[in-house]
Amino acid sequence: MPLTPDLIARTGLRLLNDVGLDGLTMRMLAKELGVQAPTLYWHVKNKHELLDLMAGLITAEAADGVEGPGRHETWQQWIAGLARRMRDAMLRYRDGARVTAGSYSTGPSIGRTFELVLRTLTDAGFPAAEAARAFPAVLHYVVGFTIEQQARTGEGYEGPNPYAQEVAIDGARYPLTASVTKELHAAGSDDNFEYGLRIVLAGMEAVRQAAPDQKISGAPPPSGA
Amino acid sequence: MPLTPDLIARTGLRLLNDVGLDGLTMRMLAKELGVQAPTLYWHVKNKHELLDLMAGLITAEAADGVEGPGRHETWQQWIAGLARRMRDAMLRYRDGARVTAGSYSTGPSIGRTFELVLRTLTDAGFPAAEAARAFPAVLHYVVGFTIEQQARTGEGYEGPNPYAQEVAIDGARYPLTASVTKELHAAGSDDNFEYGLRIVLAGMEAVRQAAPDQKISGAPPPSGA
DNA sequence: GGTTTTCTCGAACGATGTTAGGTCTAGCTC
DNA sequence: GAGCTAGACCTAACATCGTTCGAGAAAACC
Repeated sequence: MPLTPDLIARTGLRLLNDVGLDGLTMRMLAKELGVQAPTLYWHVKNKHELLDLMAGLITAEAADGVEGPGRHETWQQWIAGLARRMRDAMLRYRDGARVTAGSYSTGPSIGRTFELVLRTLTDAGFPAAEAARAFPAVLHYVVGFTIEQQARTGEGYEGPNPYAQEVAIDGARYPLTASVTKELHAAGSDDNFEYGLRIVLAGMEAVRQAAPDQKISGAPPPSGA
Repeated sequence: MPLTPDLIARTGLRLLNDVGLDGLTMRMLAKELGVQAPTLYWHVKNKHELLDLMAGLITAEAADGVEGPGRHETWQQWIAGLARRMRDAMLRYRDGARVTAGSYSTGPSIGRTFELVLRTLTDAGFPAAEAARAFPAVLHYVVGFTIEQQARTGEGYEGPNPYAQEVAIDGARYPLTASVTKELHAAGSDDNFEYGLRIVLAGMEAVRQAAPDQKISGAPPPSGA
């Protein structure tokens, strides 16, 4: 079986579930491929580039085979499905969100899916320019949520994960916080993800109907950069 | 000046702007403090714990001195201000978002601010349980956005940042994508941040007014986990 | 003054990403 | 078929990293 950047990245993803991002080394990746470490540098420039390839694979897993909304599917339902696919793809690998976040990923299925998103949203009445800014916001929410989820449930800490510790909340000083410990404890759950997703999608709908340049105002930042 | 975990973390943050997260080593941090590397381990258990401390400082910078909404301030304006504070705090340091994301941070000002958030939102009519799930969604958006922004503008890549390259978009196959290159190029801008923020806040308002258990439906995930 | 605790250091260990230079092999040219 | 070339892989090694160990200085306490 010939060695290719794709195979290397794919093997890296598989190892991720055993050792995590911080435990993934070039040497172990090479050994898994039955090869010596320096050989990898013939196919891949950097470890950084390798991580980008892995991120591209995760994103591609989410984008692969996506088709336009079905006949009785609203754009909200369709975008929500896409967001879930993205989260599921990242959750499939330990530290998958950290790998994906802020890494450069291209690929045919990704470009195709993005075009599909724009088409769906413009069909739903969004100006293309707004769709191009709203959809990334959905992804940013998904990535942010999943990073924290994996940090909570992950084994990044030796011994007890501080997230999991029952932080004793001073009910006298922080009565409201104490009253929602149940919700805080379920922070990474599917239910919470769905709730936030509902917020973002409802927000897209609301902003679309608003006047073009209606701002939050109050304290708009200095409009530099 | 005595060495403390706080001072160490603060120095680490300062160095971040010069060398970035991947370039920050215990030895250079020690040298900056006029001390040898092993000394740090008397004050700090791990590099991981050090990064948590640094993340806590960033979050605290955002939370410090926050007060409740002013007399003529809507909850949207107030939460938006909080979100901007968080983004600004992360932007103040190179890779600040990556440091902050998914790290465990506690502290008096953070707990106090969170209680303030809950109070403000419940005063605005949100059930406490909903406020406790909606506000994290705002933060997840902010973190996700800022991670990508810093990855784009950062110097994580040697040579040309692939993000910055003008990706030639096949206008024939992807006409809509080609039509929004301007928006895509401005991906990390303040304007785009504000736009997404407006979406999330409008979504909170919309979901609050919706029936308690109205779901997006269409394809609700299996309700495990 | 002696003892204990707090803090710092030198030396070193194992492991990591990466580079330099050599070797082997498949395929092409003449 | 001989000789050359380019691709793919190897051994060896470098610089540096996070971290540990055990020895000390300094300060605090009784």
